[in-house]
Amino acid sequence: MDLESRARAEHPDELRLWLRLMTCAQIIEKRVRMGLRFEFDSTLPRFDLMAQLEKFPKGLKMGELSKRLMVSGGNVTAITDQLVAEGWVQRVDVEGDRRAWKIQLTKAGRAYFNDMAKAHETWIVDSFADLGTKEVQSLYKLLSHVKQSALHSLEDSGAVNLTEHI
Amino acid sequence: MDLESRARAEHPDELRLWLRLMTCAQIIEKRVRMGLRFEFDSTLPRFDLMAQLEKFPKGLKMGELSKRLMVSGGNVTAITDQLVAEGWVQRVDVEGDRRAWKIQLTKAGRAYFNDMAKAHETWIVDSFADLGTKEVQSLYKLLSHVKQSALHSLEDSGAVNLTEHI
DNA sequence: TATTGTTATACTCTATAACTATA
DNA sequence: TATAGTTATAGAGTATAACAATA
Repeated sequence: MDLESRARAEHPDELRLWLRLMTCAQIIEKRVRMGLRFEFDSTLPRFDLMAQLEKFPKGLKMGELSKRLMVSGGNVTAITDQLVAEGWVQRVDVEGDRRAWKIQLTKAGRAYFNDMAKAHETWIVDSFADLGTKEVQSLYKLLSHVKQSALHSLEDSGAVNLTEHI
Repeated sequence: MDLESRARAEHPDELRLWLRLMTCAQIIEKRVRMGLRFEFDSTLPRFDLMAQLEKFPKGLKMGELSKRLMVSGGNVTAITDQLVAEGWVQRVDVEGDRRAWKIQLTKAGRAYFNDMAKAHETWIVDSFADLGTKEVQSLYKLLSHVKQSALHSLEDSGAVNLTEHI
């Protein structure tokens, strides 16, 4: 067995872990997408954008949204346009920089998001229903470690601009 | 505080856990998608389909692929068509049922997939580089529990057909 | 010149429904 | 009639590159 093959054989655990992590994420995401679609006529990217705005009542600039959501600027424009057209978010002038603006939830948008967030929480709690409190806490800690590790790796690979604000 | 609000307040841990889990999955997925795209001119759904075929050298039927990948039949047809056109997989007659066929990796497809899988493993190992062996193993066990729990929840919500073979 | 955001474009993935061929 | 798979269609999300306006 050459060096490379040996190096591979030494690391099957991480691969199994990744497949399991991804499967878990996919299953729960499937549940969330279904719920958003059929109960709220919405989608996950739209929910994620509104969730960011809910965390920042003063609003976020397009560029900030782009970094937080890890997607391109053109993409943020497209999703924001939809949400503006439906009355859930609004563009507000930024004092001192006429190129930019803040995106905020409207009053209706806050109410709409709160309804979704409540349902969303139910789906999530259901998804983890078989786990005990300690398991949930252990997982959270371990995944915090994973997040740091994975972010370093992603930055090293050249995706610097997407990771500044996570 | 009413009952509903109290019920929500009692379950913030699962929500935090889900957000962290999803973020980890997204970060690593970002890394993998970048690699597949720039180093192999491919995509994650294509990789996933080929990974299934690699696990079953005798081949899988379209319907089996659909269930395993948790996507629609039309979708599997589209991706399979691409991979057939590029010579990585082939459709083989199924004895005794002229409606169906098995999808298999071609010889070239196996070689191509092995190259991708090797690189893929490197990206994954890098993503988990900061974790110790015990952390990796603990995570794997905990996520196995999550998988079962989330699958039950997804089935209860009415997505039965997608979960038979996972 | 650099930055913020939009527009135009194209591509991938995805689901649904109607359809063909076979069981 | 039911099943396996395809086709046609539509729509969401995504990135890139060119662009306008402003800093």
